[in-house]
Formats: sequence, structure tokens, C-alpha cells
Amino acid sequence: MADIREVAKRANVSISTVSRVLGGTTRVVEEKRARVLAAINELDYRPNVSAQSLKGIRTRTIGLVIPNVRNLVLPAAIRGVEDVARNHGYAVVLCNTDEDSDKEQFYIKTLKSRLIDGFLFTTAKTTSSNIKELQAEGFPVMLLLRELDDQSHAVVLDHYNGAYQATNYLISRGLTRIGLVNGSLDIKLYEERYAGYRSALKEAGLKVPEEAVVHGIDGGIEAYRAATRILLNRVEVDAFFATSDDKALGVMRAIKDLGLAIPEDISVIGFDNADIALLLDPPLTTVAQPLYEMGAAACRQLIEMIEAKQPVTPEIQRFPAEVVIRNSVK
Amino acid sequence: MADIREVAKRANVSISTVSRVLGGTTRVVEEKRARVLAAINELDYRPNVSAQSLKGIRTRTIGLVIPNVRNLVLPAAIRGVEDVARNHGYAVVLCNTDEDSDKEQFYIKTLKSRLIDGFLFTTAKTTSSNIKELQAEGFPVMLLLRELDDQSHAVVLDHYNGAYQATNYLISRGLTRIGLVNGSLDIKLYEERYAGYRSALKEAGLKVPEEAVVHGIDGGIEAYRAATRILLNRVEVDAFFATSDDKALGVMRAIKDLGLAIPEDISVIGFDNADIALLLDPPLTTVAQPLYEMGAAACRQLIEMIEAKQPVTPEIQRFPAEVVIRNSVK
DNA sequence: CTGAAAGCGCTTACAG
DNA sequence: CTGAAAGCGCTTACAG
Repeated sequence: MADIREVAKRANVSISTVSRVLGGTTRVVEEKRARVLAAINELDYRPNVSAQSLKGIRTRTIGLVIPNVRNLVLPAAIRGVEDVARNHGYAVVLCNTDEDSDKEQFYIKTLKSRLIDGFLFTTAKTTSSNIKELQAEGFPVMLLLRELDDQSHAVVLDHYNGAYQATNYLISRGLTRIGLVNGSLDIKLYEERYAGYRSALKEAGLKVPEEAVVHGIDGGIEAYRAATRILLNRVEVDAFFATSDDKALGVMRAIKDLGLAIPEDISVIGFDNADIALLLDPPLTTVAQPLYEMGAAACRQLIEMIEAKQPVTPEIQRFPAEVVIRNSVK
Repeated sequence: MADIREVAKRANVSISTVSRVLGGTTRVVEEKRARVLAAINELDYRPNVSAQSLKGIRTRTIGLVIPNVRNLVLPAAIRGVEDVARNHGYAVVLCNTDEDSDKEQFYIKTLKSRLIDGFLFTTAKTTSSNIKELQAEGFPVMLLLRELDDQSHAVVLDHYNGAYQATNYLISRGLTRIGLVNGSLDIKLYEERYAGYRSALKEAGLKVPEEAVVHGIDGGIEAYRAATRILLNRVEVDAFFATSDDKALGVMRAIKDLGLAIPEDISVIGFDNADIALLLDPPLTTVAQPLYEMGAAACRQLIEMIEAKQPVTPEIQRFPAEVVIRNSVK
């Protein structure tokens, strides 16, 4: 690729002038500006990001740290992030941590040495301090889907209310023995969904069927095993609240494998409204999380933080949850 | 972060020496080397990638260009890519093109100005020359999942044989009126899967039921509509071959919505063996594509190309396809 | 084996 | 408004 000297030569100006028309901050006489622009065009010149970054200019690159692309939820959020990044000229580096704090630490290190402008995490956990340390060092950090505390910028769902609504919906359909297949309580949102579930039961005068409640479940296969175990133990259950759609998928498979019908014998409600939820059998009733929009909002706010001169005060953007009614609940 | 001068000062050597112990190519006297290593450790020093890249050193960053993360297949391949990238100290920048040649072009440009070491594409199309041009400029380019021609390095499946096997399996189960829900013929692999399907039918003395064959379908929703249309037209069909699992999901939904049973009334076979295939209802019989392994292999070969001194001769690695039998076929 | 110096491609005070 | 020069953090001939 052409460099700034070639452009300068072709336009018959100094490299300083080329740099100035590119930067757009200083006045450049119209005639020269036009020549420079022409030269840039003809040579298809793009400034070398590494050279710019050495001078303290933004790299326009952000690091997106997630547990694992390979699930039903994250891809939609990633698209949201990426689309606004692209529209602002930013590139995004993808990192999968598998919920492993050491991997996360490793990625933070490599991203730092690559002079990333900011970080977007969907891996926040109460048990890890990686993110807090990074913030303390002054890096722009945004949290997405999972929050940490009110010292961090975050875009999240109102998980408590979503779970509360889901449970209430089941109750409104006459269901009373509602099992819960939940994720790890180290992750705040699963704690909140658990809390919303309990509140709804309590308000309705129902008690939590402890034998039909499991936490720490990750993905469809684990959910399948958990639900099978509960059902095989002859725990009486007329509905399951699975706190993610992939868990719901596993729970549904388990119910059917035992010869039971959905929703006639057991109802199932999920969480996320993943792209495939409406194609499942039966189409899955679930709590919608506007994943794409949340990813987009988080990326927008991160870029704002990056480009702001002064530090922005931490803000938590909480999206409302909504039950999408389909056919998996009686 | 600390820079090389601080390390040099602390270790009481010149910055050249620090650079040398880092590079590992030149001998450095053991005593100094130890001091430098200690200083690096104490300061948690990592060389500035931008500065290195300005000197012509690899950035250890690759661009991964895909149509859209938001589907059932790509995430697994991405994980394969990312895992081997991480193991070699590479970062990966993710780009979604939506099959749009202009977006692809845009990404190629931005990635170039970021001094990416190499490119990995899963977007190869016979109708676009973006990739060929990039190759002509001498950039290391790897193709994944989709190939272009024998001038390009690629890691792909034996699509023809996979489709041939799938169709043959249906035939072996006594099915004779086999519809096809296929992707765009601009993409070579869908052409190949189409060819495999036709060959199997032909060998069995069956003819292609043209009214039950559609191309250009992308995703579950479109597949749902296409299958519904075929069925509503009263085309007689006893099986569908959907050339991806997300299409199969839509086809299954369409069949059930019309009150038909799978596989009793109509059998369905998919392609990919996506993570959720075994949790569907019924569990989906499909052609397995080792997505994770293919992603890993492609990334491995790309890094090899990047780090090779001399140009590597184009090689196409073709993985074998395999039918995974579950319960969606009679 | 190792230090001082040049230079990678830029941006930005500093003069004019 | 604009050019020459310094310098961002590195690597690597060049001497010694």
C-alpha cells in the first residue's frame, strides 16, 4: 500500500499537509486539500494504523470478550456490537474465555499489548477481579448482558422482572409445581432470575419445589441430564422454567424422551428468545431479551466513552423483558 | 504499560539487548538475559505490537470474514479458528459481510490498514473477485468451508459425497420422492450438494422431482416458507433433504404445521450436524461436517503460510462427510 | 556479545 | 496556512 510520502509527492505538498487534510482538524487551503484528496483516491491510500497508534491516536479496535460463541444467545449480541462498530470505523477482536478466569486474564494482556481502545465484556462474574483491575487502570470498559456493580457501565436486561414475569405467566395458566433449571449463581443474572422466580411463587402463595430446582447448568445437554434426573426421581412437576433457551431445548428433549407431552403433561418456558425459538416443537414460549439491540447499545456507549475527552460517569442501561407467548405452555 | 527503556534501565542493559532476549534469535550472555527476563516479569512488560509492526514484524492478528455469526454453523467453526489462533499467540478480528460483496470489500480495506497478517474467508462466492484480488496482491489467504478454485488454499468438506450419502440413505429407507431445499447456487458448495443429490437419484433410477426442488434459501424462516409452499401445492413428497440444519429446522416446522408427522409422513435429513441437532424433535438425522476441526485446520494452515519464508503451494484439504443417523428419517 | 544509531509511518508542536 | 523536525516504541544492520 502507498504511504503518506507517496501521497505528498503526488499532491506536491509536505507530508504534514497530507496528515492535516486527513485529520480534518486544521485548515488547509482548498486547492491543496483537493490535490491531496485526489492523490489519496488515486493511490487508494489508507493511513497505517500502527504508525498512528504509536502517536497516541486511537486504533479503532475494541476487544469483545465472551464465554463462548458457540451458543444460541451470543451471536445475536455480537452482530449488534459489530454492526455499530463497523459504522463507526471500528474493528472487533473476538475472544472466548469459556468462563475461565485465566483465559480472560490472558486475553486482557494480549489485547493491551495490541493497543485496543476499549473492552466489551459479557463474562462478568462476581468471583473474578480481572475486569475491575482493568477499569482501575483507566481503560474504557463496557459490560454487556451481565453486570458487576454500579461502578461499571453496563447494558443489561431487567433479569429479575423477566423471571418474575415468566413465573407469573406460568402461574396464571394454572401451573403450580414449577421446576427451575438455572445457570451458575456466580453469575449475577442467574441469581436475579432465581430471585424473580422465587418472588412470583411467594406472592402466589406457592412454595419453591426444592427437589425440582437446579443451578450451575450450562447448555442444552446439561439441562437435558438435570431435567431427566428430576423427572426420574418422580418429583411432581407441571412446568419447568429454563433460564435460557438452550437449556429449554434440553429440558424439552428430556420430557419427550420420557414419553410426556409438552405442554399437555409439562409446560416449558425459556429465556432469551433465541432465533430458533419459534421453530422448535412446540414453538417455545420464552422471555425475550433484545440481544441485537443490547449489543448495539453497549458498543455505542463504549465508543462514546473512548471518544469522550473526560471520564463518563458509570451508567447501567436496563432493557425491559417481555414474555413471548407461543405454544410450550398450557 | 512499561516500555522497553524501563526494562533496559532496570536490567542495566541497552534496549537492543532487551529486544534481543525477546526475539530469541541472537545470543545474549546468560547473566544479562536473566536480568532482562526478571525485569520483564517485574514490570509485566509486553512489547508494543504497533511499534513492532512498523518494523515489519508480524502483528499476529488475522481477519476472519464470514457471512453472519448469527446462524447454527459458523460459531463452531469460529471456535476452531480462535482456539488455534490463541495457542499461537494470534488474535482474530471478526467481520460479518451478510454475503454482500461491498461490505466484504470494505472489510478487506480496513483490515489491510490494520496490518493484519492474513485472511480467513468463509464467504467465497463465484460471483465476487474480492478474494482473488487480495491473493494477487500477495496476502496470505485461506478459505474455509467454501472453496473457490484450485489456486486457493482451502479447508472444505466433501460436499458432493455428503449430499450423495444423504440422498442414498433416504433411498435405502425406501423413500423415493425426495424434495430438496438448497442454498444459493452462487455458492459452490450448494452446487456440489445439488450435484450429489442428483447423482444418487439418477443411480437409483429416480428422477428429480423438480416441483419439490428450491435453491437460494437462506436460514430457517425462508426454508419454512419454501417447504410450506411445496406442500400446499400438493406436490407428492415423502422426504426432504435440507442442505443445512437451520433449513431442516424450518422444513420440520412446516411439515408439522400442516399436521403431518416426521418421519411417519415425511422424512427429513439435514446437513452440518449443528450442536442442537440431537436435541430437536425428532432428533435430526444429518450429514456431519466437523466444523470445529475444519476451523482449526484452516487457522493452522494460515499461520503456517504467514510464518513460512517461501510461498506455499495451494492445497485443498477435504474432510470426509458422514451421515449421523437419528430419528427424523423413516 | 552488545551499544549507539537509523528508521518503520505517522502526528504535532515549532517556526515562519 | 504550511514545512522541517522531533519523537511515538520498537528492531536490526553497523561497529566495536
